[in-house]
Amino acid sequence: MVSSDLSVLKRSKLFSGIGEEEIRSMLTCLSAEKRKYKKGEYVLRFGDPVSAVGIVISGSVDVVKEDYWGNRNLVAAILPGQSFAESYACAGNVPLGVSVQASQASEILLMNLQGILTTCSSACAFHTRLIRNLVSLLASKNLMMNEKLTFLTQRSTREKLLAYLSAESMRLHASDFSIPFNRQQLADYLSVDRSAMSNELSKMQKEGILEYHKNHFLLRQPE
Amino acid sequence: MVSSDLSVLKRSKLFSGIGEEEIRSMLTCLSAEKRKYKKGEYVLRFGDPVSAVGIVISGSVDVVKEDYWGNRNLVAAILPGQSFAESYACAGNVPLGVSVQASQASEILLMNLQGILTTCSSACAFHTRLIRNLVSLLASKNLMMNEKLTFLTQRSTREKLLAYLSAESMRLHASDFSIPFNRQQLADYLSVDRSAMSNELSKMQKEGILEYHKNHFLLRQPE
DNA sequence: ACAAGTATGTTGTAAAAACAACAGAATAGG
DNA sequence: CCTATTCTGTTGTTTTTACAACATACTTGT
Repeated sequence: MVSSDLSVLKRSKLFSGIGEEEIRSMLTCLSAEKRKYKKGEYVLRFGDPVSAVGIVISGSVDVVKEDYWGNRNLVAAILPGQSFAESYACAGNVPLGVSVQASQASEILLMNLQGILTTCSSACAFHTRLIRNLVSLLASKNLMMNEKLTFLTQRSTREKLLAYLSAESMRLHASDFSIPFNRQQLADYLSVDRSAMSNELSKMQKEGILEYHKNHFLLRQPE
Repeated sequence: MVSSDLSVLKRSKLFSGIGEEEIRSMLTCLSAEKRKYKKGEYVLRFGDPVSAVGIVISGSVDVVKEDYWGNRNLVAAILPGQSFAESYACAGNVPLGVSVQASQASEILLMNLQGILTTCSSACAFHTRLIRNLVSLLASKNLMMNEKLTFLTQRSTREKLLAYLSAESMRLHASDFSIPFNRQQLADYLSVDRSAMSNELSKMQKEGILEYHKNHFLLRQPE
């Protein structure tokens, strides 16, 4: 484990707030193993029992979902410092529902979380910090997905848009606000067609429900 | 804290595998507080900073989402032994995006998780079990939501159905399998119209993509 | 300032979904 | 066994969306 590897880990969410020396000593408790993968090689395969979380040290991996008929679908691209399979590693005994494949030559650190979750070893003072980071990571993902679900369960494009804009407005405590998406990104996020969405935005503006200019929006109060 | 309260806790996911006596002693570390709420009373309000997780001891509470225009939407109904606001409590410093309201006279146990996440106190040998339960709970929710998202991001009813059925088939390692939903429940889960969904199922059966009888399905291999 | 590229809005058409209404099948309760 | 109720499938109509194609506005690099 070279020093540049540690600096990648230090910047990851999982090891956030932990010094390089502490990380180095914790890697033993985590049974950390660094492995190299060639482009296209599988890091984890669908159906595998997963007990380890992975962190990309260099290169990148794709999380891929394959359906019954063999159609492949890219779920996520994981870059250096980011982790994958945490939910499976933490849920315990849930076979992997996706595959993880190196999209280029990559170095991956696989770490066994059971070690830190099952023993309360005081050998590593930073165990608790790692646990907090892990819990925080899982909880944040949870909240993000939960929010997205509330948008996607809306039936129409209009309802999806209003649910999203309403949530942003309330989160920012303002009736006018900017969003971090352009039209195509917003359409992708809400899983609707871009032009249909643009069209719906126009209609709502004409109806006086909202106003917008580029990525700045204003929600109007009903009379 | 009476004995029947402890038996509710013992059956909860959070305290699973922990004996009543241990739970009793852990409640102190968790700064647990039992509170009573009348029907309609708020347990937590939108925007509150949340540091405690709640468990329903008796009665029930509704998790409610209110939008910019004041439309109320029931997100979940929480029954005795079930917890709420875990994700907010664990994510740290994320203001509550929902409100929690007693749907009848209820007793709620509010517990501060920071106590067990920040200190590695060996005073309670079952701390680690509680942490594992918490992590497992968050991770499982994560996987469930993630799966649901993969269905809901499909554009058409047909694609949603196929994504769902394909996932069930692969999970069960079988091309024919039963699903735990009736038609209305499946439609609700996939967020589509029931009759349109029934119609789509008929069409796919006619096209030879699949066969079904009640809640038993068979996915056909392409030639 | 210009050109090339990108982003956004608009329109018409075809496809799909929602909705409503109903018929037949399955189920539960007496 | 019969009846009431729920569940499922079917059909026609209306509304909404996806899609394609294009016009306009905005960005970016030179």
